[in-house]
Amino acid sequence: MFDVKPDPYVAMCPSREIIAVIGDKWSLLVVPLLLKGPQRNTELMRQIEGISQKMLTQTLKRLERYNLVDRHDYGEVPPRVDYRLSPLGHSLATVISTLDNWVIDNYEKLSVHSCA
Amino acid sequence: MFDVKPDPYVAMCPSREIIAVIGDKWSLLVVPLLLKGPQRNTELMRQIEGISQKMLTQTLKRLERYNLVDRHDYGEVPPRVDYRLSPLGHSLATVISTLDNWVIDNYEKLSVHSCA
DNA sequence: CTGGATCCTCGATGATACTG
DNA sequence: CAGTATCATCGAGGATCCAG
Repeated sequence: MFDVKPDPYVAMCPSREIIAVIGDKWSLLVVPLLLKGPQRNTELMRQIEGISQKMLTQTLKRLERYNLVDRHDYGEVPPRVDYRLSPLGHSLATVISTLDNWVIDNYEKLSVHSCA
Repeated sequence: MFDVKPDPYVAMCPSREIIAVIGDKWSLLVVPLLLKGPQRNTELMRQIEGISQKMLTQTLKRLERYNLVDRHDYGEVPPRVDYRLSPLGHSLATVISTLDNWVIDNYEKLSVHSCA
């Protein structure tokens, strides 16, 4: 009824943790990828150069825990699982994409080094 | 002339580091605060509950290195220094605020715990 | 293929003390 | 007040091996 807005500037407020989860290095890369549609473990690994299996799994689990990603298990053998954005996650993905694109678009002004 | 877009999905691309810097837990809190105008060290410390002097300085320095924040030293004694967003930083701050606000607005859907 | 369980290390972060 | 330097720790994250 009377919503009290969370305040990440307060140390113990859980919203701070959520911001950390979303701002996470890997989350920032995984989430936008899922905008392309459901992706499998291997597909994600291949696209995100340098991520370890462990971190990918951990990131996906965390996102799932916050209702941002849905894990879909086909129950087949060999195992077939894919991950897709929840409606909430989709909403977030657009915001994150904006952030990622901001970096890409302003890259020149941010750094002098060029990128191959 | 012929800009080559950086790609954070490539491990060694510097844009990935930049995304990490921006997505950093503390950066995500510091940057939006500066939208209110120039802020001094102590003011920031007071507003961001739980941040240490060390991390605040480190965060500000990093942001400065990427041309997102300008450090203004009045050269007085006792020391008087404030930090303000560069034009580039201001542009980024709006994006980050969108992200922060997204979390605040969707908090209920993200977690069941309430925040005081 | 998915991803759980371990081991291990290295760096990030906090606390503290000190300086101009 | 602003900020550096030092020290100690603790956990994030990578590598590896194993299992369904």
